[in-house]
Amino acid sequence: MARTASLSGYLELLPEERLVELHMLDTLRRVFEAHGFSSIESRAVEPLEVLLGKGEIDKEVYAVSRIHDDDGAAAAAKHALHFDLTVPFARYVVENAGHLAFPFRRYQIQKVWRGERPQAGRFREFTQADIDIVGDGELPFRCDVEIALVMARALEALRIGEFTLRVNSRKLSEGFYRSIGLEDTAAVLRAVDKLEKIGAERVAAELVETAGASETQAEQALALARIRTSEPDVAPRVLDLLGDAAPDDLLRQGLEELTTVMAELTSRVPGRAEADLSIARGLDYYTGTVIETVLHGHEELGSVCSGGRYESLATKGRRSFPGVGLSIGLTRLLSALLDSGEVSASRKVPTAVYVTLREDQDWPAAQDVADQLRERGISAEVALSAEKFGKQIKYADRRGIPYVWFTDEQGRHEVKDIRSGQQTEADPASWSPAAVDLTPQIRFNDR
RNA sequence: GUGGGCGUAGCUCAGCUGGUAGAGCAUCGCGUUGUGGUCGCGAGGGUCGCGGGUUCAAUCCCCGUCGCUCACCCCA
Repeated sequence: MARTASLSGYLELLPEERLVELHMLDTLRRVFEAHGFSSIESRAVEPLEVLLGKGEIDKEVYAVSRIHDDDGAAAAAKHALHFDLTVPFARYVVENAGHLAFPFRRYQIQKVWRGERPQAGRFREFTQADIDIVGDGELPFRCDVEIALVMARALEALRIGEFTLRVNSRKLSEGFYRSIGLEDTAAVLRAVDKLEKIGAERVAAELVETAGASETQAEQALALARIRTSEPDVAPRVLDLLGDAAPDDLLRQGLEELTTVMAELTSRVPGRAEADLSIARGLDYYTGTVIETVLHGHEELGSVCSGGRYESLATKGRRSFPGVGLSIGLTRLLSALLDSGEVSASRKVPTAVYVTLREDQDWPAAQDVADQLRERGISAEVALSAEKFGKQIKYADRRGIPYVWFTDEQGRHEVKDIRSGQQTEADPASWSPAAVDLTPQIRFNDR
């Protein structure tokens, strides 16, 4: 069970839960680096104006200040904890542009903070795992494809169960709305974004009221949002909805891009992606591909991995840095998987061998045995006092330590497999545990 | 920020119309006196979230407050 500590929204894990998290972090690192992404870490704190510049999340930002400034008065906050990794990354790129080679691909796995009301799957402090590719001036569309592909691979490697990348293109949606004569595309997107939550009728009403749509236009916009298919070529279905209207350039480009992304994903990670033309994304800096990810059986979580293309991640003078990226909500994922029991660790401690003590004075000799094991990569722990063997075995058993080591008066060694009870002679210089017992294993269980 | 629900042992919870607390699990001990798990017996552990009010008497009723939780909002 993932437990909520005394402070709501700040998840703290037990050792056996942390092992699962570490395994996920290791897995992500391996996959990201296999695809050529470099790791960076940015400071936890940004100037307030850097964070508030992006609007949107203003009230969720935690400000940081000393309790008193030098005059002893309460200090006004100039800094704040970052609420995502994209904004700090943009600042980092601008600041270090001279040292980076573009296109720059980086991954970044860090805690972020948001001051919202916590709920199941929503935290005030949580870990995000981001990958982005950022270009100097321009960035090939091909990067959109690659980012989606790497994340699909990463999610597969995490073995979290079935998931679907829901892919759309802002260009497609906006181009479509314009083609049918709806100019306030932002208002349309906001309304359509609520489709799953409030239903078609109320979205249609909102389109008419706030986006200036006629009933026909509202119907067309809704029909577009209802397109959801694993068939890569969505163009015929979209164009069919236009009626007499002609597709504008933006729509044509969006169709081509979405089709390309879908075709590549379908061939390289079959069954992991579908085109979902209702995906809009709340943040307004997305300009092309947008992606959300639903974890099957955990639909209540919402998206566990989201992001997309933004044509202007950052600017420096006349230079602009377009980017494309995706972000995994690692804490959200982890907490759901731990709660459901789908993932667990085979033991609470790294220790593979517990070296018992027959007499208290045997402690140095026991450490020698442990060191011989450790030198060969076997985690070993020595008893702290020569309690009854029953107690020492029990200690190991409670922690899930698979082997217990005994040395008798003559210096003969035996090792006991605590699960079978089998005890055999062993040499500390050469004995090894079964491979699965060497380190805690991560278990993937049925729900 | 707005609204609902809930705060009793380490955990999960019971405690009737008010009479100052109990169970299961966990922990520890003993049986089994230096080779665990089962079983049996026993023990420890509580400001009943906090403050105030009503009452002879409050875990229980009332008010406030803090915390947790769910929903809205927003998002990973």
